[in-house]
Formats: sequence, structure tokens, C-alpha cells
Amino acid sequence: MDTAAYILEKVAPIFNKRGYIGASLSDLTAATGMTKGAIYGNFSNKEDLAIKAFNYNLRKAIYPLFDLISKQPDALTKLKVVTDYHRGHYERVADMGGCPMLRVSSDTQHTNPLLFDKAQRLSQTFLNGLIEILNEGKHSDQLRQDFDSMTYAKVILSMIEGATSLAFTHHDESFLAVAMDSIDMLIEEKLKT
Amino acid sequence: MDTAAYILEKVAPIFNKRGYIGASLSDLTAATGMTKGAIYGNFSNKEDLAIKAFNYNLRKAIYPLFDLISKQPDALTKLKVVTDYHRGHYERVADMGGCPMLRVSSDTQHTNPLLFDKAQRLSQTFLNGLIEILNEGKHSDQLRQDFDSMTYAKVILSMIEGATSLAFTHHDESFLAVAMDSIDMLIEEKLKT
DNA sequence: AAGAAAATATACCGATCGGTATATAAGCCT
DNA sequence: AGGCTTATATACCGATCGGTATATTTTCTT
Repeated sequence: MDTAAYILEKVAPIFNKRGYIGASLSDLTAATGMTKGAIYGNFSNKEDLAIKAFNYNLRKAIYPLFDLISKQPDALTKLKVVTDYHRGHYERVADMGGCPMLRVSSDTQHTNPLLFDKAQRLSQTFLNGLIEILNEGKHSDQLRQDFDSMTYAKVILSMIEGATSLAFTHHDESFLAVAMDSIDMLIEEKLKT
Repeated sequence: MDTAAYILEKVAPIFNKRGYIGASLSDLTAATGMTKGAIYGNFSNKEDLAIKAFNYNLRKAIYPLFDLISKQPDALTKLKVVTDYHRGHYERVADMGGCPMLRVSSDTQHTNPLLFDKAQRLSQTFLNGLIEILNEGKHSDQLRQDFDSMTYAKVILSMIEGATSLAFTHHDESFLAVAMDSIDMLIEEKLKT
């Protein structure tokens, strides 16, 4: 039986809720029902575990979207997948206590450069992905040529991040619903040919 | 001399950077150059100091906007003040390590109900303010009647929060610039009569 | 200047922190 | 079953945590 995987599964939401720095060893032993011996037998230290827990949360929260995007045939369906995915984002990440990317980037910016760097890179990957989709849409003439991809990628990502954050501070997933509608409308009215 | 005010001034950015939970007493004594005796002579405990530091940060970061809004004569100038204010938001809150509202809401959601409640209320106040402005605009016929104020307030606030968050995770204030342009455009094309 | 009052510094408290060394238990091989 | 290896639990480490009691300094009053 893979205890390392079991520990990660139990510990990942704790890190996301109590903070990747703030979660204490006793929080982790309490969540797993195991002792420090088991934890340190499978992970080299708390930071190592935090990083792997972050990756675990990303695999559940964000990577599925990346996979989904890569399976779409063209830019418009990819964009639709992005907004549809986030319409279910609240429920998807509710158990882990919110979006891990937002949590880590706010949590670790001035306290843990290594983790912050990972969050920053992920956000950049997300942004680059959006830019790529927009450029692909221009290329295939699904989208107009006369807008700046970077600009609109930033606007779309801002809306996604802001709506996710607000959905959790208000426990109200309608923030995501209206924001995704707004992005769909933006695409329809300003980006499509 | 008002040492309580001095302590708050020095300590407020530390709380915002290292976390309202994560900042330790030794972080605080280091930042102020004073000892625990001075701190506990002026504040009852760390949480009390954290709350007052949060208020201090809000007075610098957000309340000036509320004041500015209240001085505007009509809905359109109020909306313009909102976007213009946030164009300078990065520089304004850079020294304190980011937007205190975002920090606290992510930081304290699962760790400090009292502080989280304060952040939640503030966010709600912000949202209500936007709704009120939109309704005022409808009333004075500056804005159309056929849109839902709550919906657009949520969209606008999402964009603001998301852009602020991203500006700090990428150290790139252009996120705020393009998001505010986008909000201005949204108002111009979809809300104005 | 002397003494009282207020504010700050120092010294200390038990509890908890992350981490490790050792002891115990569980699984595996023959 | 017996012995070996691997994994988990226990016991303990120094450091730091938030907080307090006391000592010292500073400020105010007269």
C-alpha cells in the first residue's frame, strides 16, 4: 500500500486551507492519523511535502483543464472549454479550500520563494496558453486579427482569478457564473470574426 | 509621542507580507526596533494588533477610494474614479506587499474567522457600493435600464480583484492597466445610454 | 531636584514548532 | 517459524512561539 500517496491525499487540502507555510506538523499528523515517523519516512521535510501537496492540488484543480484544452480541435471550442470548466470550479476546489494557485501566490510571495516561483510559473503557463489559443484563432480566421492577444489574455485571466477569489470569500459561486458569461460575451462580440 | 501609531505603521506591512497569522512577534519586534514590552503595552495581543494593522492598511489602500467616490457628482464620474484609482493601485500597495483585502481573505478563511469576517464584510461593502452606483446611473438616465446591476457589479469587481492579484504574482502592473481599460470599455458599450 | 506615574526593556513561562534518533511493529524471504 | 528488511511509532532535541511578571528607564508633577 502506498502510504506516501495516502498522506498526500489527506494532507493536500490541509495545506491549501491552513496555508502552505502555516500548516503545522501536528495539523498534518491529525489529518492523516499517522505519526511524524510515517511522514518523515516518506518525505524529506515539510517543504518537500508542501510542494508535492501543491502539485497534488494542481492535478485536481487545473491540469484537467489543460488536458481538456489540448483535446479541442480549434480556438473557439478551446475558449468555450475554459469558461465551462470554471463554471464548475467552485464545486471542484471547494473541498480543498479554494484555488491552490491563488492560495499559494498570495501565501508564499514574501515567505517561500521556491513555492512562489512555482505558482508564478503556473500562472504564466496559463496566460501563455490563453495567448496561444487567441493566436491560433487568428490564424484559422475564427478570430479577428485586429486585437492584441496578450491584452485579452490578461483580461480573461483576471476575470477568472478574480471571480474565483470572490466566489470563495463570499461562498457564492455566482461570481464565477456571471464572470464566465461575461467572458463568453466578450469573445462573441469583440474577438470573433 | 504616539508609540501605538508608530508600531502600527511599522508593523502593518509586515502583517500584509508575512501573513496576518504567519507574522511572528519576533518579526514585529524586528520591524519596529522595539521590544515585546512596548508592543504589549500598547496592544492587548497579536490578534488585536493584526486587526488594527489590517485597518491601517485599508485606510491607505481602499478607504481613499471610498472617499473619492462619495465626492463625485454622478454615476459615470464615480465609475471613472474607480477605474482610475486602480490604475495606480499597484504602486499604491506595493510597499505593503499587495492588496490587504485579497491577502486577508485568502489568508484567514480557514484560520481566523474574526479577520476573515472583516475581509468579507469589506468586500461586500465594495460590491454594494458598485451596485449602488449602477442603480444611481439608471435613475439619472446616465445608464441603461435593461441590465442587472448586481451582475455587472460582480463582473467589475472580479476584474479588479483578479487584475490586482495577477499584477502582484507577476510583478506587472499592466494587468491592472488592461483590466481597467476593459472595464471602461464595458461601461461605454454596454451600460451607458 | 525629588518622587510618583507611565512606558519600555528584560527575563522568564509553558506550549508548540520542525526535525531526528531510537524503538517497535509489519511485511517478506527461505 | 525464524531472521532480515522496511516502515511506522515513540521519545526526545534545541529553537521559537505567544504571552506575562518584573525590572528598569523615561516622563511628568511639584
